Amino acid sequence: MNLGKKYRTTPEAYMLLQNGLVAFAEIENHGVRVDKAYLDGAIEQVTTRIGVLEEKIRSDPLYERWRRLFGAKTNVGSPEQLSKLVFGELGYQPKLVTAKTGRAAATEAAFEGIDLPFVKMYFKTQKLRKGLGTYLKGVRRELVRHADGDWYVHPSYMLNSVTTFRSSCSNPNFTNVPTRNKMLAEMVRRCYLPRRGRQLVEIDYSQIEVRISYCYHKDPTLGAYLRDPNSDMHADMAAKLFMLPRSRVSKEARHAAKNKFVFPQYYGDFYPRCAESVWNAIEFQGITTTDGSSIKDHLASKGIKAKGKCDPSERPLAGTFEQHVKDIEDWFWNERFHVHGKWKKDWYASYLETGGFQTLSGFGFNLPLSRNDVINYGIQGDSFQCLLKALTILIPELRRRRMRSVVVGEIHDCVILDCPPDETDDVIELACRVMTEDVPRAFPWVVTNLEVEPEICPVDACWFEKYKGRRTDSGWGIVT
DNA sequence: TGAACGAGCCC
DNA sequence: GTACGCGCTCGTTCA
Repeated sequence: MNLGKKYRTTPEAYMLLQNGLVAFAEIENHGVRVDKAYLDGAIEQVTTRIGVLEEKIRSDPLYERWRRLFGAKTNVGSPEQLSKLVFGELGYQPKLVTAKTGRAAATEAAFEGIDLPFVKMYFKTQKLRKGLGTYLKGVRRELVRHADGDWYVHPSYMLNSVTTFRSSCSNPNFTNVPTRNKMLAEMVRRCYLPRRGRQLVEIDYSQIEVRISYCYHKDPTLGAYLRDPNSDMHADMAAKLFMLPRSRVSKEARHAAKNKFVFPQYYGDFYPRCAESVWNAIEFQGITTTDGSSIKDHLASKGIKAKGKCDPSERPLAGTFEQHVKDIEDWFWNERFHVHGKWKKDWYASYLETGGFQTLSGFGFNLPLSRNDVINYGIQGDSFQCLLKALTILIPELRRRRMRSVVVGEIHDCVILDCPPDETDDVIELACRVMTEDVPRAFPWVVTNLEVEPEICPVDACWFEKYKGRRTDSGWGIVT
């Protein structure tokens, strides 16, 4: 043990925070334009829809049992009451428990496979409540009117509240605007507009955390995936996980392998939980191969018929899916990506020895952390430092060129700009150059290629109408 | 009235 | 042996 060692933060790392704050001040000052007429209408409309759904819930036969349980305190928006009704009163088996109190959880995942119209209506309503409360009303509360007569919000960006030295954002939080659920995404993103006659442009780093993890461990197999645009790590993993030839891996199967095995494994999860969640996906979402046959049936034909107990405190039973996922996990870390696997062990061992570490971008950590934190902090923080560095180059450069385009937001690995159409091509070229060339030049520790994906909204269109950008002979166009 | 908790949205 | 990383905001519950 050598716990006397202190890992320092370099002057360069510190200066980037300071310059980053100056960039943030400018982003905050610009603000994002909001469609106030739409917002007011949406609040009214969604409020009505929630009322209608609540009325439907009250007319369901099961509502009477709910009311008998809670009497005057009955609240059709209470997760705890729903949980007590379904798992207590109706006797369904709870699948998940809450962290602190150990009660039956009331998350949507906890009700997966429970086929009651009542429950479906509840979660539909909750989704609308989320959109109304956190997002629509959250935006309206922050509205201010500019001299141009239009309405704006000015999200606050901070660099002092995240342990990994990522940024955070509040009032309103611009970094968690719905995107995955189409209904919510449209409801909320329609609020956000470019300035009149302009268009919103969003430029993302692709796979930045995977690329930055490579800068730490330099695993040659991962390096090959990153350099080869035709390779597809997640589809390859799906093939392995579902014992399929690569040609029979469907989009859904790839998605399940990526989000329920590869990413969780990257962040430090292990096989019992991965097996459970992958199995739930193939069972309840009915995931199929490219020819439409059930993956569950396919696994059965290969001799894997049962999920297994997936209890972390017990050894998996031979022949179960859990044992299969354990085998895949061993292969993943000890063969396929063995250099990355060894790095994780060595990096954590060094932390145990010295009590800290310094990230590639130069931040010193000297504090008690869990194994997963030790492995993840540097990768998460350094990925964001790439974006922050890009902002500190891009924003002064836009001003130096006397351009009217402005940066109006940032979301960990992407930048959002508000551009007059006659500047859009130049801004995209500039931002791409800064992000993929200037940043690696400024950060010698970035030892793999960085890539970006521009997305473009039509002129005067809201943030929901965002399309992949494509470089053509006449400049950047929209792929619809 | 405020804190704790659970839930749900993002990367 | 491992036990999913980092945030913000909201509504409910309860002291």
